[in-house]
Amino acid sequence: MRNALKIGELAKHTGCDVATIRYYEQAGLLPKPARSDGNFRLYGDSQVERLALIRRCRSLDMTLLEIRTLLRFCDAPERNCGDVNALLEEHISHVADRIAELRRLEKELKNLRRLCQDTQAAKHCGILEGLSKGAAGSRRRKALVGHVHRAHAPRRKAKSA
Amino acid sequence: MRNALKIGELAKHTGCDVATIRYYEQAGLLPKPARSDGNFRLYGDSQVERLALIRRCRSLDMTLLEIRTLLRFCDAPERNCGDVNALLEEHISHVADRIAELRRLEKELKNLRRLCQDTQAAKHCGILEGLSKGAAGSRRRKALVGHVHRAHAPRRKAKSA
DNA sequence: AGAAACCCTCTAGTTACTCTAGAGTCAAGA
DNA sequence: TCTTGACTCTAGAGTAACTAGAGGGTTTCT
Ligand SMILES: [Zn+2]
Ligand SMILES: [Zn+2]
Ligand SMILES: [Zn+2]
Ligand SMILES: [Zn+2]
Repeated sequence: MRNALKIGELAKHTGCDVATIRYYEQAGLLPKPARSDGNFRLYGDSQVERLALIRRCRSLDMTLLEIRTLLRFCDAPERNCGDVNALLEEHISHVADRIAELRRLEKELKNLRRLCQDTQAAKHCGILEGLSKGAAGSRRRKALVGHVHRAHAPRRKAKSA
Repeated sequence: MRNALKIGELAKHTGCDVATIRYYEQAGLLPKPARSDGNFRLYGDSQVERLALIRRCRSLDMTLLEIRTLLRFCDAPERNCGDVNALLEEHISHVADRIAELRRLEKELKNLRRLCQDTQAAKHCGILEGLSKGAAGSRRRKALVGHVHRAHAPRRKAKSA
């Protein structure tokens, strides 16, 4: 294998964390790579490309499941790509749905915000009051919606220096 | 305690799952309720209201941490509500940021979609091609963004009937 | 009395990672 | 040569906000 990279080098090339690369491997998105004498992972160009594609899909907020499906097409270049197109369309509607929902929320939140202009005793705060007497029932919807916040607060410890 | 509800009744009143109520209790959002002789949880009106407020905040996509902060103001009605207003504003910007990000994604995804009009062999699919040669670097941003999909696929088993 | 419907605690699983611990490997500097 | 430091390895736990299940006890209906 010409041009073999260690995991840290692959990480630098793709902007992907080392631990994430190992995670993708065990999640079956990246095949098990070759190993050096000292048991270090060694990656070739095709893996670099594959990881780049994965990261690009992630940056488009696709799930690993969606990405796995796409990768199966990369691995079977003769297959008809109809499902690729469909998957993309579905994902676009995931995003569109979420935007619509968030716009609704945003409006509701801004209305709520208007209920308290000055700071005052909490018991008179219009916001807390507005939250208590919740207006819209807002039925549980089974749509594919996620949340607004970062998924898993990666509170990174400050390194020495 | 007049008007004591069992957990299932509280669930029905608030539209909140029983397991979720227990989860909120152990997460410290709901105080430990009274218990019946048979060790069943018993809730009064104030808990009903409190849970309703929690659910309303959740429907606005606040985190439990944000909600916990709000609840501390409900519990200390004399405190000045300035932080409530601030928290709400911050959360509004969480939502607004996410909307902006998703709109960007939507545009990118629609551009991608245009790259394949017909179905064909995967190796010629413009979408897969477009994904391979990822254009924008899209640096890892530490903003408070979540994902588009449901957080934890609750694939519910079909109940009999 | 027996069964259905409810409730209890505890545990594990979900997503897509991130962080840690405890160890091994490798290149360069003293 | 020895040592230091940067890098790598595995395995396991932790994150958010629940959901689902096992293996029991309780209440209620018939
Ligand atoms: Zn999607
Ligand atoms: Zn206020
Ligand atoms: Zn927020
Ligand atoms: Zn195509």
